[in-house]
Amino acid sequence: MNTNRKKNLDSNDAKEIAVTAVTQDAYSAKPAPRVVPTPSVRRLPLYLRLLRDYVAQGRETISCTRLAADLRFDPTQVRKDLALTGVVGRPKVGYPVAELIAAIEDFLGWRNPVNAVLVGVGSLGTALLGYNFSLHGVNIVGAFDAAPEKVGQVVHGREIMPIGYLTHFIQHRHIPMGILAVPAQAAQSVAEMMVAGGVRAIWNFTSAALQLPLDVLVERADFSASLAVLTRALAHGLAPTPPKIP
Amino acid sequence: MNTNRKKNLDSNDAKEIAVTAVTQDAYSAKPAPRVVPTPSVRRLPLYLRLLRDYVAQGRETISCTRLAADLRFDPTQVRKDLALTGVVGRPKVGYPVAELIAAIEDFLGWRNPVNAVLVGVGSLGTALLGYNFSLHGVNIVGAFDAAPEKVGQVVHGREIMPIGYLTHFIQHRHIPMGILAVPAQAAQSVAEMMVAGGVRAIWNFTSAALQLPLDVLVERADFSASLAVLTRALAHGLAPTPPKIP
DNA sequence: CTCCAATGGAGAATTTATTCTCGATATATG
DNA sequence: CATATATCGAGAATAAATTCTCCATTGGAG
Ligand SMILES: NC(=O)c1ccc[n+]([C@@H]2O[C@H](COP(=O)([O-])OP(=O)(O)OC[C@H]3O[C@@H](n4cnc5c(N)ncnc54)[C@H](O)[C@@H]3O)[C@@H](O)[C@H]2O)c1
Ligand SMILES: NC(=O)c1ccc[n+]([C@@H]2O[C@H](COP(=O)([O-])OP(=O)(O)OC[C@H]3O[C@@H](n4cnc5c(N)ncnc54)[C@H](O)[C@@H]3O)[C@@H](O)[C@H]2O)c1
Repeated sequence: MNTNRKKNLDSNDAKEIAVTAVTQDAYSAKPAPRVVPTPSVRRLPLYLRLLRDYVAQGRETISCTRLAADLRFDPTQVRKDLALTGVVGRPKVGYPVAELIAAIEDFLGWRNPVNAVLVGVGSLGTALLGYNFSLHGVNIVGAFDAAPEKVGQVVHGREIMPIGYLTHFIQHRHIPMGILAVPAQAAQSVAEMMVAGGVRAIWNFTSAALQLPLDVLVERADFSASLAVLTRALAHGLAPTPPKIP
Repeated sequence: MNTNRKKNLDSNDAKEIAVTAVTQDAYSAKPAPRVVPTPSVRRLPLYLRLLRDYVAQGRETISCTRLAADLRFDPTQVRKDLALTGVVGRPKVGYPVAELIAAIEDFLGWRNPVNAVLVGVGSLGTALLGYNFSLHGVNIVGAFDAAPEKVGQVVHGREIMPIGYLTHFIQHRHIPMGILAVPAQAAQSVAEMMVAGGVRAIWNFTSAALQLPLDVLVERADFSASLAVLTRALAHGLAPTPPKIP
């Protein structure tokens, strides 16, 4: 399909027009890039976090030099990442903080949180239910569990529903995201129920390797990956490398 | 300090000896590579998880083709990753499962769990305390909180200690790892206490960008990075790409 | 025993991500 | 007003990670 990747030298004239028609408002003077590096996407929330601090401190502009120093990143990398959002900075001044925040939130889709269901209200599920992800683009609108004694309980303001309702609930309310916090053995079958209901994306906190249709996006929120990095370094006495996102 | 990163061409003769002296047993016929790709390290727990399933199913060998299919990875990538552990596979047969498990655990340092302290016994901290990470190379041996009403409580078998004891506890017991589960505003100061006590690595569940000495390894267990990937895809209707670890 | 198909290993090629270099620009300062 | 400097932006260069290609080895089928 999309094979315009070699170089960006395919500059036909119609491009500009088509693109400006798509891009929304102010901060975007140039075409949003078609394909964006995933590591950059993963870094954007970090910038957002800092930018909100800066606003709280009354700053109106911020240089990528400063952002980079705070995150121990390379300044060029920060500039490249921020460029994804379409915001342009001013030499000697930096980027407008408020505009950047809006642009990143837009880019990530965090202005309009998507609805999600959570399945498995155990230790972890309870913590997730208690956390407000609406600043991070997600609203948990339903919680499910298989244990009869949990069904009907109200946890952090949400009544736990029986797992049997899951598929219908997702289908009926057009929920695009499922959050998996069940034991690993149950993960595959619950994931299939989510997919049957029509979920487009799954946030998987279990260690199970899910076998799902390829058009369902699965993100592992896997603790073991980061533990692997830490324990290996500790066990082998390795010198820490400057923090990367990858 | 350690600046041997350019290439692995610093081949003095002592290398071979030193290396074979370090590598322990059977499965390692060749020198363990000096520098390993971080993405590979992050993937190893996934293999480990599957391998344990295979053992439970009574399998004695496993091909990387099968592993790759189960994880939707490229078979070559699996081979490269497993090669890091030093285990050699046999054509037409695959890798010996038990040996692989041992080798990966060794490689990650998961045979002898490191001790860790957890600070912040709130929703998330409680969940973490309740989880047994000893199969993942970590033992939580102490929990701390600043809230007077929490101190003294016993959560999942551990008595919560006052934050004032933190540094001394780490120092006295030579704890190498700290787990941060406090509110973001408190993260920097708690991290500094951990470092003062002598922690070598921090597992950071907060969204704070920590400013610490470069020889302290910090791994973010950041939920927002994976959410960014999910919400952006959902908001912009992007086709899911085959799952990567990066 | 011979051949075949599945497999792992090694290294090359490719793709992706990061970092470097340089020129342009806006602000502050004298 | 002229100059110095911090900064951004774009593209080139480098580094890292992934994927491809080919070959050797093994166990099983005929
Ligand atoms: N707790 C942690 O800190 C932690 C850390 C890392 C990973 N995890 C992973 O998160 C997942 C949940 O962990 P947890 O500690 O919350 O476990 P838990 O046992 O406390 O909770 C699991 C919940 O899922 C429910 N459940 C079980 N089978 C179900 C099914 N088929 N359908 C619906 N609900 C079902 C149970 O009733 C229970 O409420 C596990 O896969 C675990 O490996 C948890
Ligand atoms: N709960 C979740 O699901 C979730 C999700 C994503 C991120 N997080 C992050 O994890 C961290 C903890 O979240 P939480 O939901 O458990 O919060 P929480 O408020 O439930 O718990 C925080 C705990 O830290 C303690 N604390 C506060 N200041 C302290 C200090 N200076 N020293 C020691 N202890 C202190 C509090 O007493 C409390 O027990 C936060 O940074 C949060 O952003 C949590």
